[in-house]
Amino acid sequence: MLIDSRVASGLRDLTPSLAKPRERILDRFRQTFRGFGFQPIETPHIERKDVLTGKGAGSEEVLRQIFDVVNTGGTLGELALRFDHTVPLARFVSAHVNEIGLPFKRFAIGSVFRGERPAKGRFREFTQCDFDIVGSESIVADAEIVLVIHQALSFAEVPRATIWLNHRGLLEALLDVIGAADRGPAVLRALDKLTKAGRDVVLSELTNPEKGAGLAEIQALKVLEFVEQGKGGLGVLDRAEAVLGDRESARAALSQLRTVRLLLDESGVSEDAVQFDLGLARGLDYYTGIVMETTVNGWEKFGSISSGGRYDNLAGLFSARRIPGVGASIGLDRLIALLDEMGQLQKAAAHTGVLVGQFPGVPLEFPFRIASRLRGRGVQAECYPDPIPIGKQMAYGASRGYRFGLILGPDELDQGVFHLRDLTNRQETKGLSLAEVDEIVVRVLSEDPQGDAAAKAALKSRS
RNA sequence: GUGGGUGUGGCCUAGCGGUUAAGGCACCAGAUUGUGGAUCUGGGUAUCGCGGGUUCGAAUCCCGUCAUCCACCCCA
Repeated sequence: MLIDSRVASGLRDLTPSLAKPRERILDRFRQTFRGFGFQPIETPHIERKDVLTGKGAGSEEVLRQIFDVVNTGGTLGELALRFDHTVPLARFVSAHVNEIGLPFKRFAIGSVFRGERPAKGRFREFTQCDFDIVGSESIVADAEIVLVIHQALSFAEVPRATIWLNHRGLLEALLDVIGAADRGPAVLRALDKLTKAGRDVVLSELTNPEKGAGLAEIQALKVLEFVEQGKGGLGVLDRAEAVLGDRESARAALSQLRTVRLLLDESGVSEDAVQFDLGLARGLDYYTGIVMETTVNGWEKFGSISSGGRYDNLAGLFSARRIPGVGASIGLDRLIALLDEMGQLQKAAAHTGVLVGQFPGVPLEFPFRIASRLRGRGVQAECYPDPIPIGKQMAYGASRGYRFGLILGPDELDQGVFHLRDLTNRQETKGLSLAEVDEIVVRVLSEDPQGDAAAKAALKSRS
């Protein structure tokens, strides 16, 4: 009986068509993080379960979705797969404050695991790219986190994303104004549906006393009115101020949001790339200041590809010392799924390197040596392993994204004269010495590292 | 975790109770041991998701299960 080769629900294999662009995006994220002075850290994929589910860290939802890890003979409930990077960060900071020093900026990229029902862009194992600034309460840190999201996505060529900002202080003040301070979570949950479900659903949920927030209709309408006019640029903050201006928490929140906008202006971030959304509710359970979420314009239904915010007391579970922080996470797999859906993933196809083909009868060390020589000059090079018909070897090279084909046969071996074929346009330069091959390959690949120009030209000449 | 839809080769689909499961794309081989995406020729690569049941007979009907999609829940 053969064993089923499929992976379990919500997990997947990535073939090169997804894994290659994924690597490329990941490289660009890393470069961005390093450019802002974030340092890499690693924590285990498996943590003690009490670390992950301790009070505060472990909402009901976390408990429902967490994966237990049990080795044979081990104790059930002792270990679990990490659910996000934030709780491990809290533990990490508590354990190592004295060696890392504060403020501490770190990034962490890796799989997290959630026992959710999978859907489009939702998996049970997925990669989160987290970056956090720990140990600073400065608004500069908040602004920098927003800027990093923006820069990382731009650098990775994600089209037309909008980062939405809100502040916990504003919603607190609003609830206070309408006299429903204790209904916070239910109100937030209802508001969150505004984009998806529409006004009527939200209104009924706000007023429903059993399943919803149980507000009076007049309260509910006020909440709706506040949120509905609250999406856009700085004008949103002015309108919020008119309603909530006399509350201290609102004043502080508005001032912080305005400062963030100012700092982003200084960094050349356009007005529409970062906007305010007074209805942004997600994550408010554990965030204490600014909160943020990112969607790609026109693909809002796909969900957020990045979210984050400020938390006052990150390490509170593990240490008496109060350590504030602000950070965000980019959901790499959802981003890839979204780009794939948008048809934006093909761009990543690179034409680089040399495929070394061989004829039967040449000693096997000949192509092996030539490929090594090219690699020694920093060029990706691969020998085709078998002396099959040379056309097949060239087809292999072309379909694998090689820029050049170099054929090694008896003539080359005897006379030291080579033909270099450009696989993107089928042009062949004949009669080259080995030194000339090196020179051309290195020059062309450095002039056009992704092979975009060559590939485009090849496409044009064919059509 | 709740409700519903769908599972046929690598991908998309036809077949919807009756001989050896059909087609397109892709793939492989040959025409073509010195040159690839074109052309021609040949090839089916399938436990019809899996298990059980009904039936003389099941890809087709029923049940279970797994996977997947949609809505809810929640989130990246």
